[in-house]
Amino acid sequence: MKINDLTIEQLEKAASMLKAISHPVRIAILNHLENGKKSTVTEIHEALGIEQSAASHHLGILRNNDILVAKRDGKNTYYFYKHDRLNVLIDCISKCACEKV
Amino acid sequence: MKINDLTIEQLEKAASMLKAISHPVRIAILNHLENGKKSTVTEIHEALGIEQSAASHHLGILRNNDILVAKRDGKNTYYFYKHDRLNVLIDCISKCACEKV
DNA sequence: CTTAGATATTTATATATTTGTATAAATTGT
DNA sequence: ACAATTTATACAAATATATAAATATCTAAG
Repeated sequence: MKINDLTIEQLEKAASMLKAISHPVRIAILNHLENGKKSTVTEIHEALGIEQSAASHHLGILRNNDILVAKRDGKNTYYFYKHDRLNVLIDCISKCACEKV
Repeated sequence: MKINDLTIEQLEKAASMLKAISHPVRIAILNHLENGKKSTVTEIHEALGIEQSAASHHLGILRNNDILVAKRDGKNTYYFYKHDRLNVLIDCISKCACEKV
């Protein structure tokens, strides 16, 4: 597979996935979920100290853009990474940010 | 270094860097510049078929967010990656996008 | 100093995102 | 069926972003 010559659709898909990630709260969520960890909306809302509706909203954005998957289990909905590859991306941007702040 | 527990400043830095990348044109620019390649504004404007002012504008966003470096050489200004690590990120999101389109 | 090529900035309009509050929907246990 | 818990959605105000066109700045050469 050639990765250097993307179609317009692929560029737009890449951009929308990245844009979904490009928010401090959502990066914090993704760090929280690294290495296959699964968490509920409430756990994230409490762990990050954000409103419940905000947690749900941000998780919805990540789910709608193929970053996370939601799986219902009784009253709870567990969210987790859709693809392991994204761990690399989150590690990468986290390291970049740590270098530069 | 711990990468899993970022400060708010680091989260915001990571988000602003990612947001800078999160645009189809800018991902195309970054793909064009992969592996240490250097290009001028005009080269990018012609290679991508976008307006000169748009090329300059997008390159400015990438430069202001520590993704690219600009180095003037006579009349030309060469742009290139600030950090090799970003190659990994661009490869990663490109592969993700190719998988899913 | 003037010109031409290369790059950057400004401006305005349209569109999108974020945030909090309130409320609705789904599920379990009584 | 009802109450309690969990999750999702709707709304509105503030803020941010995208886009294109026009213009300005910078640099080398003459």
